[in-house]
Amino acid sequence: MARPREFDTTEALNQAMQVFWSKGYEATSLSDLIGAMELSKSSFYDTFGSKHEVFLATIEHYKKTVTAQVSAVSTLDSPACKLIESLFERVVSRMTEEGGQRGCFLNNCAVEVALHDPTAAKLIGGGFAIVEDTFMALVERGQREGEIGLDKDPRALARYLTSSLNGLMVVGKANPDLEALSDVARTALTVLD
Amino acid sequence: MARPREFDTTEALNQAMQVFWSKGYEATSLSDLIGAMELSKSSFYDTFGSKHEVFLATIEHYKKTVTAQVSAVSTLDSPACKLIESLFERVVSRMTEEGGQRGCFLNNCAVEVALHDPTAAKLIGGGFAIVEDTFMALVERGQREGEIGLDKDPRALARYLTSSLNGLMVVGKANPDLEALSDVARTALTVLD
DNA sequence: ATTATTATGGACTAATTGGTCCAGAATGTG
DNA sequence: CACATTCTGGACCAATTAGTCCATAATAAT
Repeated sequence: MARPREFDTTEALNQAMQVFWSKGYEATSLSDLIGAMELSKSSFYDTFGSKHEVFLATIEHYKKTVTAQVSAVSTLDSPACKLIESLFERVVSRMTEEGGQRGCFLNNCAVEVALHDPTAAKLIGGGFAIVEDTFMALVERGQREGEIGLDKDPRALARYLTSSLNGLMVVGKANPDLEALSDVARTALTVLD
Repeated sequence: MARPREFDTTEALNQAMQVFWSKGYEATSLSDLIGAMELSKSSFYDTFGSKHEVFLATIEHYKKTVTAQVSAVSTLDSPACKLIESLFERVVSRMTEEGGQRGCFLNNCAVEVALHDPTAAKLIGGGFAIVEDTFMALVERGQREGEIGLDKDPRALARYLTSSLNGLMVVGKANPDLEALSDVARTALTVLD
């Protein structure tokens, strides 16, 4: 079995994700995709089936890469509260730095396609769940560390933090203002006190 | 000057808004629009110029109608805190009721087009500002009524509440679960105490 | 009834859409 | 070299895209 220049499927998927992430699903054309993925139309269809299938695959890819990084934060050994803060800070600075306004891919997808694409909606929901679980783990650790009151419901807090992070990105898109976003993040985190 | 069956421009705009709201900008075709607006292609271009111009007009239309209703809440004479709560409750029930998942038009637009359409981005930002100002007025009233601590910064709180409302809608799209969204809303509002 | 105005249907573009197909080039294995 | 496998460029497709144009129909004021 001869295998000519086997291209890197993961890397191709990554490139596809970048395009979907920047332009959105509908606004991304096949030419955009094969251009970014650096493969021919034929190979594209042979390997990935269709635009929609690649799209779903990129959502999974995002979860395995970007979302996984968020998840990894919970294993660091700083105080849990600091870690939660750092996640918010990171989003604020991303949204306000030049070229950072594309926000979170899951967020974008949720808004653009979730309503009409149940399959994608499930994958996206799964992604949010990873973030939520990460926050929950951090909150529980914060409680063990004595920095978060035991009266608080970790699940509710985690849901809240996930939602807050997403809100931050939406308003940041229309108005990527450091002061405004910092206000939001700071206020959001007072819930932990 | 003879004026044959003058059609209702505002109503046409309203119909166009419904389509953009449900399908998003890119996924909406000209046929979709003229179908919903009940006018001919020729009249469409004569009256509105282009798809993009109608789009911008629908954003303004949304602000004048839907967002204006939010704004109007601040003039009701219930306690300010109750009014803020009711705004959150309304969003939660909208997102969880059948067919309510299309969320907020401004939110959708911010996520889909803000990055590549500066003109739209400005209009959207203006819409968020209306919501923010409404929240600020309510917070200040809440402070006068003694229900919100005077140590809190009304602008920051208003920014936060606006962002929270948007977060609620994003996560609601992927997972319109009443319990989860209630957790978020309830937790978000604890900031006011 | 004449006239000025406004709306309409439908023909028409030129470009692009996602997708199929295949002959041939490239590549590695024996 | 010969063979099997894999990839590719480009032709092709039908449908759709946003947008233009015009002759005609509808309307209302004079």
